[in-house]
Amino acid sequence: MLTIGELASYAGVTVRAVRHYHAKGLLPEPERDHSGYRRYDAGAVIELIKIRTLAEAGVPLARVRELLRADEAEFAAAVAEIDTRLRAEIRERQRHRRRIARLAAGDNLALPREVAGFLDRLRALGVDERIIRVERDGWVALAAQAPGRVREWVARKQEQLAGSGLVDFYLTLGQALDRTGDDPRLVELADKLADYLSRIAEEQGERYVDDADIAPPLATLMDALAFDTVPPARRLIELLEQRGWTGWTRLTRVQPARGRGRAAGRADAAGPGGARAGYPPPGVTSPDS
Amino acid sequence: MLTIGELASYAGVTVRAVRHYHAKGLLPEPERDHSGYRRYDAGAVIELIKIRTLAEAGVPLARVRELLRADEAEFAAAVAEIDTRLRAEIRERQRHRRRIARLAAGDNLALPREVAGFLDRLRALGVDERIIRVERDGWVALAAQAPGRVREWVARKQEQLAGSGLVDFYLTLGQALDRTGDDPRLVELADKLADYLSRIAEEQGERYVDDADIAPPLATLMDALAFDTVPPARRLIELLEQRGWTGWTRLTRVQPARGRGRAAGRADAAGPGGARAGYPPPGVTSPDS
DNA sequence: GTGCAGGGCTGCCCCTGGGGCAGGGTCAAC
DNA sequence: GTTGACCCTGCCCCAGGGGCAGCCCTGCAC
Repeated sequence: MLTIGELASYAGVTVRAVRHYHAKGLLPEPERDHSGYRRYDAGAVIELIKIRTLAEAGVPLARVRELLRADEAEFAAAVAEIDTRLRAEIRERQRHRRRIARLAAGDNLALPREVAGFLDRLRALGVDERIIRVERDGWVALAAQAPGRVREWVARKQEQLAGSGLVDFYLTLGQALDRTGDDPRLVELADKLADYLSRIAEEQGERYVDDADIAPPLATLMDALAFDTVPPARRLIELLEQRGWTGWTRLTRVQPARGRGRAAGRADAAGPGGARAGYPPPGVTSPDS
Repeated sequence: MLTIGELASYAGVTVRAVRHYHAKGLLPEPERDHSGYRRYDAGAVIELIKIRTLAEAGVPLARVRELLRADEAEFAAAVAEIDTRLRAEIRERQRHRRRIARLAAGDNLALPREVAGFLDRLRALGVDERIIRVERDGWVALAAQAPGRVREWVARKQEQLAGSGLVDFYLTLGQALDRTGDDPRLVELADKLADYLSRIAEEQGERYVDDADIAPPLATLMDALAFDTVPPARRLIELLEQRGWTGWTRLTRVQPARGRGRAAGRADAAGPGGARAGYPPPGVTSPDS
């Protein structure tokens, strides 16, 4: 008769594992001797080796129990299923490898390469670093919602950057950020921004300014991101709202509000401003879906 | 301000996961509102997306915490390490796939193919099914201890089967199993077995009969396996011992014991008999190692 | 007969990455 | 005021054991 330690060493497993298999019902509990020790017959070694063999082939213990008692056909079916699972696990890890390779290659932890390129270009053009941070965070959120469309949106943004005076917009905006609430030059800058928006809206159509069909909740989030990073933007928003533009992530024409004409909506959702002349374009999947 | 559900859906993770990340210290716990709800600012979305990005790339959560605060070099080193781990996991699963493929191909749950072939050959030669069961269990135990040598041992056994009258030995043994303790024909069979052993020992040398340097504890185990499966073998052992052979798995010459000349040793370790004329040959790794 | 080492016993907590549920509080809309 | 959707905490669960505590038991040496 064997002790648990002898059994384990014959079968090439740990004592702990043997007890575990007892607990899982894979290996029947043997008789105990007068002092409570488990005593095994030689056949237990064979059983245990079978269990080890299956376990080492990647069979989950729960299935080992079935397989030990399965007939030919059941066994074949189970093995096929386990192989399918193993293949899936391999594919998953291969996907993981590709992803971390991309992270290592410079994807700034959630930022696709194209976006990084776009941000680099803004930086090269002299756009204020705070604005770039806001842009980056916005793109991160956007990419998380609709990763498949980022490339297309970035391309469009790059195009705008090349053609439509968007650079001036960003530069003007950057200057505005350093004006305090009472600086008369802030008003001047707000005029300039409003002029720019109106001109673009006229040239390209209103949709060009607000063509990003970003789901409203996402736009709200991105507004909040911007305000948290660049608090002075709030004042700018008020000034722009008096000049006929509301929203920040998404810019929309409104009736110029003279006094305190805050639009309805929750929290910081509304209020004019304008870093992104409509974050890229279309079809963001709603975060509710 | 966002609720935990909004945060989770913006970042594309479950609420449960967000709480888990709090518990793990990956994401700082935010302020609570008057009723105890967590309230997040927009920046938390960005943080959470970073966490998700790393987690989806197969980075263990414990390392995500470090990586979020790592500089370029640390990040690269960590990524390299993670990639190494992923590759190892892939290789492990590929090994698993090969193993279960072999199981499905007929390896009788721990029996290498060569052994199965050997057993089939015994069966074809008309060897008693009980002996085949004993053989099989012995090989299972043996293969578990020294899988790399099984092929070589089987080849040797096959060779003996072809040349040295081993077949007769097995057949004689099979007949012996059905004789009860008092059957005179059992004595006759014992004589025949002893003659065979002596002849082989003379022709091939003593080592050929007991050339399996199976570690003694393993031999003991295999003896026990045999006696459990085929109890009548015990009587045969006694008769053989009177004729100068002791052991079962490993056969050794002894002084013929006339009366009750039991050899010393624990339990069922000793006692003559002889299914395997020395289980194959050499170098079994001790189960104690 | 006594001491010591090396087992064996049970039971509990730990790891990953959360899932699921219970039992209760809260919020917003109808 | 009620309903349904959220939110809270806390607990148990999955695989495959590892590790430790606290205790008992055995075998061997002296």
